[in-house]
Amino acid sequence: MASRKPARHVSVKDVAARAGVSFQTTSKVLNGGGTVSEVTRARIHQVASDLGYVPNLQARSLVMQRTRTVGLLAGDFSDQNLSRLIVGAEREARRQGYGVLMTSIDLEVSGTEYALPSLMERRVDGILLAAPQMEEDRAVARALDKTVPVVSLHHIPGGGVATVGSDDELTGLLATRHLVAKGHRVIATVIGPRARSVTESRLRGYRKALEEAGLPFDERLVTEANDGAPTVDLLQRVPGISAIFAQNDHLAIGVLSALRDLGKRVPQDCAVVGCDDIEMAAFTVPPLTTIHVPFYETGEQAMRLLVEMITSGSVAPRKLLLPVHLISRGST
Amino acid sequence: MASRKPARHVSVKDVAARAGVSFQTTSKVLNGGGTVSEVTRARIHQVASDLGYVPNLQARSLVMQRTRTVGLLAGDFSDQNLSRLIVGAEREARRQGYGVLMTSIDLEVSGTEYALPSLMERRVDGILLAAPQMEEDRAVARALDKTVPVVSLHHIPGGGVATVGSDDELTGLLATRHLVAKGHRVIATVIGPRARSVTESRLRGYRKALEEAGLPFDERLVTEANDGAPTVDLLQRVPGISAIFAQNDHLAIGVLSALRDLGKRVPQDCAVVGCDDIEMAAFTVPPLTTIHVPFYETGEQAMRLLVEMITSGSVAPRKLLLPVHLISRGST
DNA sequence: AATCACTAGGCGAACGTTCGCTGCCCGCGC
DNA sequence: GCGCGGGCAGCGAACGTTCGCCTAGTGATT
Repeated sequence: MASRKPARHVSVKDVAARAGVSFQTTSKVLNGGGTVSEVTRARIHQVASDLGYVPNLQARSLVMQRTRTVGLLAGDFSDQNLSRLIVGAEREARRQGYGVLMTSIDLEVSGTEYALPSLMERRVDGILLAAPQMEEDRAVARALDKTVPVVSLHHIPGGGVATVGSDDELTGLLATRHLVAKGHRVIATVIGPRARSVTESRLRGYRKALEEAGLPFDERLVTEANDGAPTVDLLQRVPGISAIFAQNDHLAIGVLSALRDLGKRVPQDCAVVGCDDIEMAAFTVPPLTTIHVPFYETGEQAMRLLVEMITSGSVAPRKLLLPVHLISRGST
Repeated sequence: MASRKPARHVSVKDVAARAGVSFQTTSKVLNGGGTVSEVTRARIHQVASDLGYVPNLQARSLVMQRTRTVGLLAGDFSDQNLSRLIVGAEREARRQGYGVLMTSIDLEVSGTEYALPSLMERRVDGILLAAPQMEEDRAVARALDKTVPVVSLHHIPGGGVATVGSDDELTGLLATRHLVAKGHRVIATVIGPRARSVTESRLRGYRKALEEAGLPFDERLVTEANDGAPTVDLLQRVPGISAIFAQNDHLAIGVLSALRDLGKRVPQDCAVVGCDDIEMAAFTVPPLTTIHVPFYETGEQAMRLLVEMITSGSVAPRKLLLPVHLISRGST
């Protein structure tokens, strides 16, 4: 039924006309600047609120040459870890008065070749990259022409981009040290895709912890997996394994279920530690010991850095690593 | 080190100057319209791509009076169900060439009084509301002055807003019917907050299914819960319960763990069915029978409706309900 | 009484577009 | 040889701002 064009927005000119001043004066008042008498100032404010004036940021951006808007280029928004990063980043942006334009790069509909221009067209002041799957994609690195500051939450080939993340090597180190401290001598690890830099870093931490403890590193104890399936192989291939370090909580859950299938008790027969501290980790049976990764804070820091780069005009690629810590639960 | 102001963007005027034509002609060419000779057309395109011209959508929006951008006003982006809705919506927006400006309303930093103006200032063409916690907040309904089309993914008091969702009554109906079909006669239900309309609807479906089967509705079989804790009470209070319908999968997981604590086997001693089909549902022990809710599709549909409202200029509040279906797994 | 220093507010330009008109030149038909 | 129409391109205005500069008053100082 009701089908009317929405009413046009009220502009400073409308306010000015009603208040009996020039629109430039109105602008001054509404931005707090200029020398305007108290009474006109009050009158203008009154009229503005009566008319429901909402400034047009587009027009403002045009003359100011900045939009106070950042682009968020992300992989899958529904990924648990990613979405926590994003929530943190968005919150910080909001605190700083920035808007966030979101685009995901899902290959099904459109890749970077669409996403990036769509942000540039809207003249974002900076870009936050949260696309783990793009780590190895040199095209992304190239596509980011350096017209705006960029901060990435994941490793970017070439290294010309500022990065904020958590200390993955420390993650591997803490997890493994914890198992060592519990007296385990044969500690296997289930890793994610080798190509991901997070995998390499956590693995480095794992080796370092073994070294510290004077334990030998055995390549056979390392299994790449997408789910928990290869765990069974692992346990049958190498005897004496009494603990497993899963490089993320999803893998850890797979490991737990594999162990249950094999009739092994956790932690008595085999201890398990995960990484990331996903929501569910506290609710597995037994509850999962894991390394807490500060996703919210990472997102916040990244956005803070981005805004800082924007306002300072600096494009120096900085790296920032946030610390992680262990959360001990029933699985170890 | 490197601290330089990023180079200014190239404009149609720059392209025009280089191509030796007026900027208006350039504009014509780049938008495909007008009568321009093949050779100048080609030259302009050439120059534009040489210079790396990227149109300025802000300036365009100013004259066109629409931004091709929609606002997404959401609760918690990291909520699993919500984030799936959002992914679907964003994808559809992208398909249609719309940008998405995201704001969450977390009370800690800023509520609606901030979020909404921030979208309006940026002159979004429409707003997608995905804030379940705002269901009862009449302030939201009021705040949405009808200057732009709005579609909500949740119930909005007052009913003046177009809504897209899934069929919650059907959800309750299918879940309960399934349990009835399995031969259960005493079926309890664990519900979420009474104030939420989804709760009411699913409960209505539950009652309807009981009625169909000629089973009595017993208020004692209904428990409100935030986690699984009250399940224990429930089972002890009412004897003979052989099945539990949990109104969402998180509750269902709580129920499973409560049953395990009581030493009851699922599904032999007590069957459980959930709702929503969260990712984890397939990985519980036993895997959870649940009602699959099409979150992605709902998000897509909502965005499609929103864009349609924008382009047609219509603000008629429509309601759209998407069907759900049961996924049978080990817990029943 | 003429100058001064302010204060209050106006004016023009610019930001990067789109759009509707106008004007030029050329070729064609009579 | 003249008028006319069509193809091609330019021009001015408008969108809603901000910003720097200018001007008209006012009261006080020489």
